[in-house]
Amino acid sequence: MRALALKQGSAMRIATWNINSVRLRIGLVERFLESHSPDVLCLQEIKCREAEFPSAAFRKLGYHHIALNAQKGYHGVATISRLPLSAIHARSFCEKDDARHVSTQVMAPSGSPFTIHNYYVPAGGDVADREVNPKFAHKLDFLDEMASWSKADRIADGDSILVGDLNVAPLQNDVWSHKALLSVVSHTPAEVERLQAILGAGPWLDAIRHFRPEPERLFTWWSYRSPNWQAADKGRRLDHVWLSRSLQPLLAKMEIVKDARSWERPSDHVPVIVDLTQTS
DNA sequence: ATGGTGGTCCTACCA
Repeated sequence: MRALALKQGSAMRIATWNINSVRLRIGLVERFLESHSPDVLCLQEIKCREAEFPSAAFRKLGYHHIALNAQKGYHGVATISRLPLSAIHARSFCEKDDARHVSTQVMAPSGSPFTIHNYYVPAGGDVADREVNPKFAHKLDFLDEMASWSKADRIADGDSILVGDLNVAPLQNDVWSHKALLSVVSHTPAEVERLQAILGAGPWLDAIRHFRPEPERLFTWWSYRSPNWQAADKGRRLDHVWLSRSLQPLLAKMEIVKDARSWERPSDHVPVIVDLTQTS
């Protein structure tokens, strides 16, 4: 019989959040850690070099383990944990040195290690045509490489979690208007097909939709360009938490912390939290 | 409505 992923009766809380500058919003991150108390927080778009990362603020709150893939000014991902991290790997995609991925093993208390992949997928620019927009071509190639790597290295085997800002809203009710956004970058068939290919190749379980299936509308991002974002509610579900099938029995709870979009000087993305609990 | 707002880091680029 295989080992339990978690000690019986114990739990693990994992969160993902595109913070859009961790230095500017360290106060919001502290507020989130104190109010929601995740064991592991995966951040995207930290937008700073490794030496500029506010590690002391995390240590002060009990998060002593930090895995970074950082660069100056753009992109950058960080996995921050109360539990020991090991096997830290940053992978490059499309032969660029963009900081868009870090994977770690998390040592659950008295359990076996989990692997967590933390991703920031390219946004893809404005025009959904790879012939005229190199950023869109890069996004499609990045997703293709994610799929082939997932398959070749069987990254969904074992107890694995894939989170991050994947910059794709795959389902009809992941956007405010399926029809209006079919040709808008983030919801085009070319992107959706690729994201579904990665999901299916795992196979991964979409933890957010496990709890809140379609046709409910679910968003994790609302543009800064909409001054009345709350009333208009023209959001998209760009942030994701996927679990290997081995972890499905542990899936206990999910929360999209929409409240965080109303905090002072907010990120345009909100945190997503998933709780795993070992009951038997 | 081909805008709008908000990051990094100084001039444009990116989301």
